[in-house]
Amino acid sequence: MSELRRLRYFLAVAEERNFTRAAERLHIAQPALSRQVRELERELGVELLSRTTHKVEPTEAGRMLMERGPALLEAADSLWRGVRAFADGRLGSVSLGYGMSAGYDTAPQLLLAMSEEAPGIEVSARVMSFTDIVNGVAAGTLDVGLVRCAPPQQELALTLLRLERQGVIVGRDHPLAQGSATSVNPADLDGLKLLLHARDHNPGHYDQLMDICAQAGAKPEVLVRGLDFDASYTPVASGAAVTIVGETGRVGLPAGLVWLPLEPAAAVEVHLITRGLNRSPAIERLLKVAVDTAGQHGWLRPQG
Amino acid sequence: MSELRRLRYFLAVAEERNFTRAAERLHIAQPALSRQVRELERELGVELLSRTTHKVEPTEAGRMLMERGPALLEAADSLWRGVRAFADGRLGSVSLGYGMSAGYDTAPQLLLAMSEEAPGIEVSARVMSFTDIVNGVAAGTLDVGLVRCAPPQQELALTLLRLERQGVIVGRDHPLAQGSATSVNPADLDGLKLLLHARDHNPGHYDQLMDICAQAGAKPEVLVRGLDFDASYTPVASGAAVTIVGETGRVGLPAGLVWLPLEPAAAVEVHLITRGLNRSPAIERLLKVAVDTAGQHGWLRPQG
DNA sequence: ATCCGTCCATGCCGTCACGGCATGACCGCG
DNA sequence: CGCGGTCATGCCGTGACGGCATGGACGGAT
Repeated sequence: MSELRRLRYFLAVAEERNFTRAAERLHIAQPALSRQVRELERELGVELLSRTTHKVEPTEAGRMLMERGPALLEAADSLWRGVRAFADGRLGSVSLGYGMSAGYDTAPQLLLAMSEEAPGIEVSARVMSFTDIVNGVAAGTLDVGLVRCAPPQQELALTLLRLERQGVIVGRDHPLAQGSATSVNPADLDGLKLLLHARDHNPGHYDQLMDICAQAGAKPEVLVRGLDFDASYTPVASGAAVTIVGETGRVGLPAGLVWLPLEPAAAVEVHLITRGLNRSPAIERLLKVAVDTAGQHGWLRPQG
Repeated sequence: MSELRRLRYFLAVAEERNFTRAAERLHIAQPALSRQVRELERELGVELLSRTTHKVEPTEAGRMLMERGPALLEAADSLWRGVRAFADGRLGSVSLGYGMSAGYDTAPQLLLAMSEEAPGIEVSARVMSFTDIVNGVAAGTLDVGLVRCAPPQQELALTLLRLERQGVIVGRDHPLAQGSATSVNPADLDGLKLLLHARDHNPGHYDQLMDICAQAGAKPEVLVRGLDFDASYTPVASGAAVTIVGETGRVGLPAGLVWLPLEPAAAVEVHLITRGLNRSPAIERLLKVAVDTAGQHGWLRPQG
């Protein structure tokens, strides 16, 4: 039954052409080896080695085994190695969902880091809505989600990935951008038209932004913007409204718009969310790479 | 250590997606199967199956094993089958040596039968001198020899293959062929010039032919002929001598020569000689095919 | 909500394959 | 002819493996 071990034993003897030396190589006693080879011969019904007391020669069948045997052992080893590669997360696949607004910087950086640190892991990344991400991770159809203001759900495990400093996007001619203004006080948002995603989309995020204003005593007039980010710049560009985004939104801003950090600083937490149990090694590996990446980029320093 | 069995077990469970059914299929109890799969997982350090009480699903590593595992099992099986093919003599190689005079009929028939009955056995046949054949078989450098009048040597095993009726080749105008003669009495050879191979070449053969003459009271004058058969016909064709050959020598006789059987009949034994021990299955197989062939052709009937 | 059936895991035990040690048998060499 | 080297065999202890009985968890039906 334990055929591969016996095959290994036989190959050792056949190569050494000597039971005693082969036994030493295999770290077993010579009688044990002698019996195992005999047993293999009995099972196969063939004489594999023609032995005289002072010479051991493979028979024809033995020579065939010598030719094809090593390939079989190698195939077996390769299979075990492959499986083990899943175990330490060198191999695998992970599905990642992230919101559009996270796609500007965090998600690409994470994917880049993964391709460098864990090239064996296939990360299938898709832009999804916040609710689909949360539900997907909870249901197990999605491995990892990248979201702002993750909901405190029991079965979800959160990995803080980034503290994203928030700022205001205004037209270059907007009063808030007048002079040499390098920041915006949330109190100054009072009474302004503020573009935000619908609260249903991500209640935590909505509430946090409103809270920032409320803490400063500001009561902006909220306008709901669509999920498509860029298209919402129009009212901002015209000066009719302002919006609050993380600093990752400042890159690639259309001409005529400026991003001014809130002062005092306010940050939004970006998390990786996973299910708490049954995480595959590949998922664990992604989390590890993500934390490393966050450290390298200073994503966790509040001033970001 | 007994990895292949465990792989088989795992594959059964993974395919059935159910331990109980897989256990039945494998003819072992469910707890044993459960533990073996767990043990496999422990050895590999990976969870292969994600089990809930009512569902069994392969993990990513498990799926890899499901894809590549069967090929490994098949490779192993194929190897065992191949080796077993040597065991029953379906596969192998045999070296065969035969004398020139046996090449006219017996050896080709045997090779033909082998190619039909045991196509997996490669028979490398060579024309060799009698002594080389006998020495080669005894020394183990040759597997099988096909010879007339095999010497009774201890370590050689003889397989009677053919009783070859002997006859006389004479020129058409020779006195022995006068009238409507259809046979030759050995007594009539008295005083004639008789072409034979040198006694050293095959003493048994020489002695037997001389014995046939002596039994009949004839004392021919022996001329030594070379090993090359055809070239020796010249003195026969000229009527200066006669020679004794088996009936296989009658086919392809040059015009002007006739073969007349000895009467009373005399036969020479043609044997396959092999070493008595350490015969490979392929050799055994050849012996079996040879005996069958002899039976089919009636080679063992004295008048044959 | 509770009960029941299904299914996987665990505990316990008997058997046998495997390996070690001591020893025997055989052969070549000096 | 004895000696050393080599493979085979006898005997025994250990551990892997399989069976049986049982526990525990989940889903479905009533």
